[in-house]
Amino acid sequence: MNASQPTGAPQPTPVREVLSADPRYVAPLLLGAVLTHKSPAGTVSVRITEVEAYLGPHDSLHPDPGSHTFRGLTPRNAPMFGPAGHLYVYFTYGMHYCANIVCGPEGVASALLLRAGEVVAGQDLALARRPASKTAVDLASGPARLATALGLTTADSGRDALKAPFALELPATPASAISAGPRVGVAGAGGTHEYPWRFWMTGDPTVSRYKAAKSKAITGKSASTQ
DNA sequence: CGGTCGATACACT
DNA sequence: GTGTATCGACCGT
Repeated sequence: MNASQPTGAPQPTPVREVLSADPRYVAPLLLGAVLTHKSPAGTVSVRITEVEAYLGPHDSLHPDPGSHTFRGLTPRNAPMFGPAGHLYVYFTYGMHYCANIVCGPEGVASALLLRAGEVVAGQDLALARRPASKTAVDLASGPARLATALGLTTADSGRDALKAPFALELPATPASAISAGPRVGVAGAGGTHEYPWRFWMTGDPTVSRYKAAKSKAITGKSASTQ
């Protein structure tokens, strides 16, 4: 506990403490945060504009079959059971990496998938990592794009995003306009549950285009396509 | 701008 | 063996 506080002014809540809550609560606080990764190749920073919540098997009220932790602990998903603020990076579709920030107290296994962001530092290096990018906007506008732009792979899974070579800075003031909606790319109940999973900064150009999960698409139009 | 489809390797059953 | 928390190329409008 402490003693070294000068009294008076309220202290900001430490980042890890903020992240140690339910990801659906953390999500709006993480939008606008800047995640930095320093590597031998250089430094890239991304301002997060879109995230998606995944719960652990602890939440019997809100079972989450779309979560990698739905069936319990495995070697791959182990970081999600660890402390908040660590990275959970997985490999998918035979060629892509996606990165999450672990949320909740240790043992709870929830996380926020980093779905999109704006590269605010190291654009040259991000472009070198993502030569397919046509504009600055699509450097990190998608979960695999964001992970690639930051140079993240499964080698980084389990590492602490709050310590070097990483850094995570929360916005001083919460984002002014936030939208919420259904998940992207997750089939089954996990994609169609009645409460919001995906959060994004309203109108931000880097937010990934909405694409419904494969298989039984509901015909007709769903909510806001952004 | 929007829909379709192939790529590709790994975790888990 | 099966399915994947995706991307980008290609093609039609």
